Order: sequence, then structure tokens, then C-alpha cells
Amino acid sequence: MPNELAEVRIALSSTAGPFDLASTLTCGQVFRWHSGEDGWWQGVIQDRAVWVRQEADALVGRSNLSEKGSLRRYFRLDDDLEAIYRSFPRDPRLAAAIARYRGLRLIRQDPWDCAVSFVCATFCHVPRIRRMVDALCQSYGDAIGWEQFGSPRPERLAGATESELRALGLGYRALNVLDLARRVEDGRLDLDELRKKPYQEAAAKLREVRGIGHKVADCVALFSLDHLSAVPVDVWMERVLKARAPRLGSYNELADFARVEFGPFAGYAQQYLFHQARMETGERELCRTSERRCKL
DNA sequence: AGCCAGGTTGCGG
DNA sequence: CCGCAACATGGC
Repeated sequence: MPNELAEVRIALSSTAGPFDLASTLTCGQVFRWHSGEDGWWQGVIQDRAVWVRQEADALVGRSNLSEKGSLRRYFRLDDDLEAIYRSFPRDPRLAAAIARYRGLRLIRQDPWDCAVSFVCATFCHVPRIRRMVDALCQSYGDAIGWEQFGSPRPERLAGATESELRALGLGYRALNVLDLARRVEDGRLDLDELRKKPYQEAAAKLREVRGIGHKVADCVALFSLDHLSAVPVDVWMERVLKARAPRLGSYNELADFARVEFGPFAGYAQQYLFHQARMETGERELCRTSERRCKL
């Protein structure tokens, strides 16, 4: 961790409610952060190499061009988390998730970065998503110092070939990433313009891209377009929601149900439930396999 | 060794 | 609208 970088401190007493950096960075919404020594996390925000660490009373950031504002914005520190918790209905599972992961915040990602990440994320595990995103940045992103790479610019990625991207391990997602990059590059998809559009309109526009369906569009809407009622329904959320509403089947039925159930911050509820489902099932399966291994 | 993964698409009903 | 198969790949 370079010591010559400018340091900013954000007092946790100044944030709107609790903040938990580790939960926020590991709950599956963003794939570019790596944990290092002494509680430091390394990542990239707007083409700047950034290190962050949570201390007892502050969020500490180090970067080569750092201002407090960008970290506040990125980590949504002005979201009134207690008010968001209060807006949820009484629900044992959600309450348990909030108790356990209190301070988990949605991150305000760059829409382009977010879209590339979640096009890569279709139908594969989180560790692999991280590898694909890292590979894209290293191969097509600009070096930004400290051996870090920015996100690939749309123009650069649009010039890649399918076989190049497949060689990075993207599989059939290679064509989808290319279609996304080309649409952004030639202006058919204007992500800045998309920020101003209402949720349904923005999601529909995103779905014109090959490889972006309802779920990926909802991820982009929630994680980068400030649509906090968007509820991405992946296999984990499908299980969670069907446990409560077994009759529901289609994507829109499940997502609409979640919006009605959890209200204007349904996307926040989704993130807690998703993280909980992944963590708890992971542990249970781990126990089961280790039990089996013990018996053999 | 299989199973499964922050799904989407194109098809036929 | 629905259900269904195909899709590529690697971590566990």
C-alpha cells in the first residue's frame, strides 16, 4: 500500500446510519476490490487506484486524486440506512440479514463498468466473474499507476475481436460484451442519457443489448442508475422469493412481488437477502460435504 | 467427477 | 405469454 498517496478520512459519525465496508465490498455487487494486509482493500474508482480501510470511527481512503466527495458518493454514505431499514416490512429473514450484515450499502458504480461486469456475470460464479473483469481491465484498460488498470474504454473494447475475448475466458459472453461496447461506442446506447430516464425506460433500453435480459438490466439499474426499487432476480433471489410466494413463476411476477413487498428500497432488501442466501447456503453445503468427508 | 453458477436467447407451443 | 434446450467455463 503506497504511503505517498493522499489520505482522506470520513468520520463514521458523519454518515447517514451504519457502514460496513467488508460486507459492502463482498456482497456480490462489485468485482474489482481485493483485500490486502491490515484491513486495506484495493480497488479502482473512476480510473484512480484507491485503497480503503474501515477503522473504529472512520472510513479511510488513499488515492492519487482523492476527495471525500467521491467516496461518499461511491459508497452512498448519504443514504439514510436506518430509515431504509425502517421502511421494510417485518420479516424474520430480512431482519436476520440486516442484523448480521448491518451497514452493508449499495455502491454507486459507473454504469459502463457495471454493465460490462454483469454481462460477464451471466451464468457463472462470483470468483470467475472477478477473474474475467480483472482480465478485461489488464488487457484493455489503461495503466493508472501502482500496477493497477482502469476499466477498458468502450472504444478500445469495441475494437477487440471475439476470439481475443474468448481467450480471456469469457466464453459465449464474448459476443455480448462486444455488442455492448459497440453500442456505447457508436452512440446507440448513451449511458449518460440513461441516467436521466425512469426505471422502466432505462431497463428496456439496456435490454436491447445482446446478453442483457431482465436480470442484468436490473443490476445496472440498481447498482449504477440509482433505481433503488429495482430487484435483480437471479437463482438465489428466485429461491428466496418462491419460498414466500410459491405460486409466482416469471421474472416480472417475482420482481414485482418483491417491489410490492419491500417498497421503494426493495433493491436494498434484495441485496441483504441475496447475500444472506449465498452465505448461509454456502456454509450449509460446506458443512454437509465436510460431514460426508468425515464419514468416509 | 460432477454439479452449479448474480441468465439469455431462440425456438415451439 | 409459457416452457425448454443450448450455451462455455471453471471453482469447489
